[in-house]
Amino acid sequence: MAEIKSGANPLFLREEELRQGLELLFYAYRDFNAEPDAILARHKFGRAHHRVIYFVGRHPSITVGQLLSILGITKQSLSRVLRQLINQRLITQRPGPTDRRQRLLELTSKGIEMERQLSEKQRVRIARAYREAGAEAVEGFRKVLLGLTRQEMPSKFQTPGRLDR
Amino acid sequence: MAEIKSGANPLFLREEELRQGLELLFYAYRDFNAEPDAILARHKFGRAHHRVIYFVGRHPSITVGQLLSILGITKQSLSRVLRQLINQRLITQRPGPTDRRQRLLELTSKGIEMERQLSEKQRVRIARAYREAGAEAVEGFRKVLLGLTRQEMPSKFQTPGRLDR
DNA sequence: TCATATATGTCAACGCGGCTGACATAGCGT
DNA sequence: ACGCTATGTCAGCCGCGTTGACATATATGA
Repeated sequence: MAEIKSGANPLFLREEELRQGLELLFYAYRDFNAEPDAILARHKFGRAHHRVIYFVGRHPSITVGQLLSILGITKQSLSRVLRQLINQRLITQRPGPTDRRQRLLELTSKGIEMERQLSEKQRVRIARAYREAGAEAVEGFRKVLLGLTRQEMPSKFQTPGRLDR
Repeated sequence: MAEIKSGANPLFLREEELRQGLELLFYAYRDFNAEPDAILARHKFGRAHHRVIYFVGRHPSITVGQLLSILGITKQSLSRVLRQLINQRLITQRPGPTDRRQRLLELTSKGIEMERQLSEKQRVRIARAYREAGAEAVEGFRKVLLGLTRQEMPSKFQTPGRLDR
């Protein structure tokens, strides 16, 4: 019982340190999405729309299948939001040039504008955090996040599930 | 158009760098919750239960009101999962000693066991990422995440919304 | 060429976990 | 005694995941 207080117990410190990381991630993720959510709500959209807009903007001419595997959701879930985005003229489809079964997705100019609005909030936020933390911290941030991400289960058995919240 | 390729355009680099951070956060958060989700599913629970278990474990004798403000959801949403957790004997309530309107929440031993199972996966994951990245990187990770989190809107106007996904 | 496999879409039903609004009860504090 | 606060509960809505079944167009290999 001598090691209960003070920094004398490395195991305790470690545990505490890890929990802190856990929570930091939780809060950061939460706060990080608050601003876009407000914009989306005005357009009657949700985070699912945001993600689709984001990744189509990021990977123009992406196919539906590729988008599905990035998002890790079912085609039924995707098609619901995709249909809305297409109806609202934020995204267009065209058949793939070599494989005409594919639907290549693009943002329209309206879609690009929306993408910009949405991610601007987040980019500003990240930019500020980066600036304040310094280049070295940014490198560490990336390293750790990468370590959290990589080396998944055999990808056949991925747990998709809700991405927001 | 001379600056399209190469690292010659600092604005372009910056933009790219920021988007990378965005995505890293997205993927890390997603992967980070995959393992607990599987355990939760076996008990017919979801991420909402996980969060409640986590924070009650983290702050024993927390009141319902405090828990609500940490989670940033409505009492109706909380009560749904809280009731289940109490019925399943993972959490107990007792009246506050000074203010008997309060319900102080505690994990039962069964709840503690569940908490351990759930967060162990995540702690192992973080621990690995920390170890591989090194102490300095960890410091940077924390700094940046903190910067992402802090300095919110006047907290009266917080946007809660789904915390999972 | 014909059969099968792939890319995509759609219908239906279900579940989780947010939300709002309304109302109830117990206990605190003036 | 009164009003405010902490908590609970009922009812209904919505976003966005899920599974399962089935349809269509196109690609591809035997």
